[in-house]
Amino acid sequence: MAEQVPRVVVSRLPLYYRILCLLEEEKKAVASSQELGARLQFTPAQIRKDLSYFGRFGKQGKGYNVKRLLQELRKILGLDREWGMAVVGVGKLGRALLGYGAFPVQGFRIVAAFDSDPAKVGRKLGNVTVQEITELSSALAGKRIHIGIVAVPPSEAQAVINQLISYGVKAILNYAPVHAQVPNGIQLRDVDPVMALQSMTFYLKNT
Amino acid sequence: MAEQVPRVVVSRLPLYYRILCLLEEEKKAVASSQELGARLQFTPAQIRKDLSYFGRFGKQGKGYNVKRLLQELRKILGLDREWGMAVVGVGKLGRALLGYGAFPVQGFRIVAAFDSDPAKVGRKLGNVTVQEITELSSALAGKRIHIGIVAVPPSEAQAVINQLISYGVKAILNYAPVHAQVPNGIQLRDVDPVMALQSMTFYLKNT
DNA sequence: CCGTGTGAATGAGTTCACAGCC
DNA sequence: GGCTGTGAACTCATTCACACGG
Repeated sequence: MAEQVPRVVVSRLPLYYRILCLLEEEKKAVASSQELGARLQFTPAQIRKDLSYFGRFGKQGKGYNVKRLLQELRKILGLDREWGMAVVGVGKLGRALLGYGAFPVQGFRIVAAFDSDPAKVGRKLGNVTVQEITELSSALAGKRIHIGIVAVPPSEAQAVINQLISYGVKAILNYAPVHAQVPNGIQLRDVDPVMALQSMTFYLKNT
Repeated sequence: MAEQVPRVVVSRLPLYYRILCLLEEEKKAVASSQELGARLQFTPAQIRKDLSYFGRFGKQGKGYNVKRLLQELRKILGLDREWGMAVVGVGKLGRALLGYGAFPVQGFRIVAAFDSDPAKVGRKLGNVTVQEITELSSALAGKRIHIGIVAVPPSEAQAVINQLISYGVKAILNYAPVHAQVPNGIQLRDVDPVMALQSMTFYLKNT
């Protein structure tokens, strides 16, 4: 990983991965940057340049071998393994996430769930039993948990994130509507449908 | 709307709106670009420039009046009114969205729900009764629905989006893991936690 | 001839730095 | 003195355009 890959490029890779999966299902063996771009509404040049950060996967005159490129992308994105996740907060949202099928299918497995509410502790949801949030430390020590999903009320989010990080979690998927601070090197992504809506109404308001 | 506002700028406005709401709750009357930037980890210059696309809201030597700026942002983002939304697909995800409290609190009201499964049609969920998806046309004609939320399986997403648009919906919040195509002028935002995870594992993979 | 990979050119977005006002 | 608003400088990202290989 000598050269620094721009963040925007990384953010597009999962998109490439997704259409390639689709193309594989369609039994397409080869795809050009042209075809990929048409599906994603990107320019072919952008796709070629993005991929060129990681190697030379194409064949001149033909395009990219779908299976090959998929495999490369899996390696690049770290999708050739399972990732253990812990959910903190098993309110309505947390429970929905525990039942969300797309996670396990893509290799993201929720292996622990926590809540501060004693009434919820001990309940079995899906494959996991809800634990008291104070057990975070011991629970994380045992299992290999790489990613924390935060589904607690806004007021608690930063504290929960701090705890997760202090126990070794390196990535946070944050559903709380809070702009959290994380130390350098820790990955953080916000999932916030309200913000998405608010950035659309800007364009809708004269309608 | 003479000058063209960059998309990135618009995407940051909801973030500004959010901390300003917080500051208002904290009874802070005035905030400088410095303070706002510190909370969001943006440079003060960026915040000033972003806001300058819309007017001159600050006072030199003091900063921005929190209440005033909030009001301006509400006007800019179109949050000074209610927005009617329709959910298509009332599986687990769709039902979670129907019960999601943050939408109504922020003025986003789900006023209709649709599904293609006859077993689900007629059920009352929250304030709305699930309708057959073929009734989309008549239902949208009656109520004022501005935004469509798509929570159907990937294979149906594009068709549903096309229908919504053909009946006058101008904005789509898409939960299906599909890169959909929409005509010019239609707003589309994807909510896809799996993609967020996949862009984090890139940075985690040597861990 | 078609399509990749890539330096060079262009375009977009961010930060600087300072004049002007409170 | 402190902080905004903003052109100018700079940095980062996208697109162009072409040499090269299949």
